[in-house]
Amino acid sequence: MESARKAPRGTRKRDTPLTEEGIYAAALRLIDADGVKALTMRKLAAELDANPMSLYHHVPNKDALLKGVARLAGSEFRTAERNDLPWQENVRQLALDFRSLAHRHPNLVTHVFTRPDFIQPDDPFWRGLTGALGAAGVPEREIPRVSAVLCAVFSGLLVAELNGALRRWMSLSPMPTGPDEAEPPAAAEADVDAMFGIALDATIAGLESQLADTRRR
Amino acid sequence: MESARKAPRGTRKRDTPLTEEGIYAAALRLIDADGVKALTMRKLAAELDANPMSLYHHVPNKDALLKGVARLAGSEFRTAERNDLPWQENVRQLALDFRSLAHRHPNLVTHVFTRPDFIQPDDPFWRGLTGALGAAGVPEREIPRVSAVLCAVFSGLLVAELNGALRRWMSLSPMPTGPDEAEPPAAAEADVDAMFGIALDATIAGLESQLADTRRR
DNA sequence: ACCTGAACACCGTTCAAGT
DNA sequence: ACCTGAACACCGTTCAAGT
Repeated sequence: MESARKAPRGTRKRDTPLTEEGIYAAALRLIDADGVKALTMRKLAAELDANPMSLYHHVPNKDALLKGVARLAGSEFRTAERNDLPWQENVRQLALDFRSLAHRHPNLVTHVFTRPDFIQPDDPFWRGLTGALGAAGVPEREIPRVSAVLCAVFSGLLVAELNGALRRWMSLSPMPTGPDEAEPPAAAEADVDAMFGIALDATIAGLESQLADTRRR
Repeated sequence: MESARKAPRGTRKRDTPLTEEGIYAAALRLIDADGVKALTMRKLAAELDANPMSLYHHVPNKDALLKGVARLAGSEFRTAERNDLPWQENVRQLALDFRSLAHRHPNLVTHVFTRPDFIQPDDPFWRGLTGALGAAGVPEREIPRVSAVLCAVFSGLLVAELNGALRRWMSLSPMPTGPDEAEPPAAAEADVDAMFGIALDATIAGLESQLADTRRR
């Protein structure tokens, strides 16, 4: 009854020295598997065949550990800016690339979104977004504001998708149902994909209309 | 160096019996003051002049406690649906009323947004939102989808505001700055208010344009 | 029915001691 | 420089015992 879980390596000691990056990578694996709440310094050390206290020679504390893991996962973000496409396509592609990263690390991303420092000015996502808005003709001094709102909107959509709220809300009845009405069908994955696409379209449309208003004035 | 904090009542015992609602209310006070992470069963018991174990006779565990606190705070939500106003005004007012609740309990709301169950079908917010969309002419079967997207968008904006990300992003330079450029000024509270309003306008505008598209087809 | 003390199985982190 | 064992000050929760 008490074996077989991550058993293959038994209790041997490490043969390679601990490194900061190796610690972050192992922590990311554990978070992907079991969530941020289940990550403890002690379990992480066990995953690395190390003494729990050894970690503190490479990482000052657990909060810094989580920050490092977030940076590591963030470095996976890849996107291709294409000058031959309209800015709308570039914004759309950024959001979709962000979403695919979020799908690879849902537990981490949900946690990271609640932290104030999860997007940095040198992130490719931020650079891509501000670049696309510049191409769209948003006045230079308005770009940070508009980018900020878009970041907030995308992250809200992603969090709601990742934690299942979006799926649940989709399945709610429009009005409080009497007991005799049929349950609405549960939303399928394809529905969530479609809804994300629709929300993205609407966001870009809203942006276009704001832009048109500004130009007209 | 170690006194005076919540000292007035000393270590006397309770004179009124513990109740589930009283426990939630005390937990909400502690969360408002110090955040969700700092709330422990033991500190909560101390706040109530009770033995830590007594709490378990009214609340099954800490997760249920947080759920109860979320329900209590949610019950503070108030809004006035007005049939004499256009649906856009009703949606705007719902979002602003939601925001004012979030401002009263920022620590709790930030935490609750990451949970999948934070909006229930009988919440006045959900009923108001679906009602307004019905008045807007959104087809009955599309209402849950559209409401879900709006919930996700509003919550994203609120989380980004509450944890300070919105303010930070606003202050970022549009392009990576050289070392000689001046720091952009930090965003003030009025800026955040204004940006929330703009984002809300843009969201409603996006909704209107989606609606117009649907009608035209 | 409601409360309580002791205890269990955990946490993050400090620190002195080892190599 | 890097690692380690023991220890400290906490956690959430169980359980048997009290009233």
